[in-house]
Amino acid sequence: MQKLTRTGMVHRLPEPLWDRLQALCERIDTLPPRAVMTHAGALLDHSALLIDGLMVRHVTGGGGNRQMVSLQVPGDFVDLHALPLGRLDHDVLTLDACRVALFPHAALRRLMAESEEDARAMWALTMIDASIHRHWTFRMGSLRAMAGLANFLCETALRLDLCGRGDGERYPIPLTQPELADVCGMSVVHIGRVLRDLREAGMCTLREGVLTIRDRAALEKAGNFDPGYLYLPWDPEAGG
Amino acid sequence: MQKLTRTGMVHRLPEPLWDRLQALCERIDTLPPRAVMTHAGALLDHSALLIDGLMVRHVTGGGGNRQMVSLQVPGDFVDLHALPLGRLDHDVLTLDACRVALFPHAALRRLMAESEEDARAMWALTMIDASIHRHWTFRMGSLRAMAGLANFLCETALRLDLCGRGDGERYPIPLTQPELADVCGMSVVHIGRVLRDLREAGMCTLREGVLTIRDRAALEKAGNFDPGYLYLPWDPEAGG
DNA sequence: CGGATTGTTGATAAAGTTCAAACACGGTGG
DNA sequence: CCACCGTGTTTGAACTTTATCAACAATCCG
Repeated sequence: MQKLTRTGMVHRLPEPLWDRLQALCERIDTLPPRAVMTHAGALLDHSALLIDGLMVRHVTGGGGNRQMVSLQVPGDFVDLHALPLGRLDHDVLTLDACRVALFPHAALRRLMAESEEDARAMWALTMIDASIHRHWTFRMGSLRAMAGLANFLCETALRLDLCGRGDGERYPIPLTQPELADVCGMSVVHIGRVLRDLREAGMCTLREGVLTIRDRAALEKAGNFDPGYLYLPWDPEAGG
Repeated sequence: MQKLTRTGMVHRLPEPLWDRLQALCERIDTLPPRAVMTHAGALLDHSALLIDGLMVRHVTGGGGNRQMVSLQVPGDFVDLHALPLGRLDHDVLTLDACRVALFPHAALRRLMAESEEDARAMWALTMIDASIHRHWTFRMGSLRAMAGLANFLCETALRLDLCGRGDGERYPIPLTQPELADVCGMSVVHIGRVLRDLREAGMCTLREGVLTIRDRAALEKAGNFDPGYLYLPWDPEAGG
């Protein structure tokens, strides 16, 4: 089994755990863009660590409307919650081409049984995910269109920084405007207008799947961005 | 130590685990209404199981605006995520008078070390919490004022049913309109209007902390309510 | 080429916010 | 006892934000 890179969220796992975890990787899958990895309700016996590419999770309402509930960057376990839950309440799909490392639940359970500390470290990953969920609720409920979109872009840029996918200015975020509308709970047309406002205010541009941040301080201010909820364990400046 | 009742969410824990858990309860605290149990950022070495009363969790934005991210009913572990995380990203406070059972993290860690299955069952509780977070994101982003409020009321009524706090028609939900506004991400004025609309449509009334459901089917339809995300393990009709 | 998806703009409608005022209620201090 | 204050509820009116409808250009893909 080839060596995986310990970047992004999994960088928070203790190194010994990471070494043990790597040995449990059953295989690495490659998925095309806009592919469904998991359907809501499916029973899972593996969990996936995202290695390359971006993924999203979304729930579908009765009226067929789609709401993104999460965006995943490399280093995220995208469906680790299926280990305690068994099945998922949402879909998981790729945005661009992705590579995922698959871990059998049986092996992960054995790992948890061996070390309570490791079990807790895995648990913690899913709890940071939950903290991000809470923040999304905050963003939807308390921020207006421009602030909400700015906030989402700040979060995503920071998370891309943490997994080495950004250079401080340009970030690959392959979301179309319709998809961005599903992230922010806004209409497509309004997403377009707010993006124009952000562009004309000199804060950032989002074109062809690339976010270019022109004035990060202004963007973070417009988005009321405070990354406390990410439970950052290391200084972002120091790299990860 | 007095015996605790296994109701609501903790009813999902296997009985042997529940017995072991009870023995770990260090003490039971009583909290007055509108009391802060935990401040965001505080380091915790205990987690609390809500026995009686209702609690909410909320985050506070830079502008001082408050967003509720969760409502807790009896049987919920309100801050179990502090066990893997150590500190919380939000406040926890009571709505009415509450009783909480406190469990030292050290004891819970020992319990997890003894049984991987039990560890996973505790983890699962926090993952259902996360699923509810996702649903709140959906509610905020994809439902309009009336649908969103109806949806929240359906969820809360169902969860109160599951912990034996509702009779199918009347439910204690001691939220004021300003608080409900923080739950739904709406202005107080608009909450008042939507409540009037729900009342005049004959669906439900909310007065003096009591929700009275007059037409459940209509309310669930108006709120697009589908409880799949609650991962209900037992038939609600069969009690719990 | 033709069709589908995406991005953009304008006009109009709807939803929700803000401001303001009135009323009820419980507590508090004179 | 009453006056007063803060909080919660309700309503009206003006205003802002966002959605919806419609049209069109650009791009990608078969």
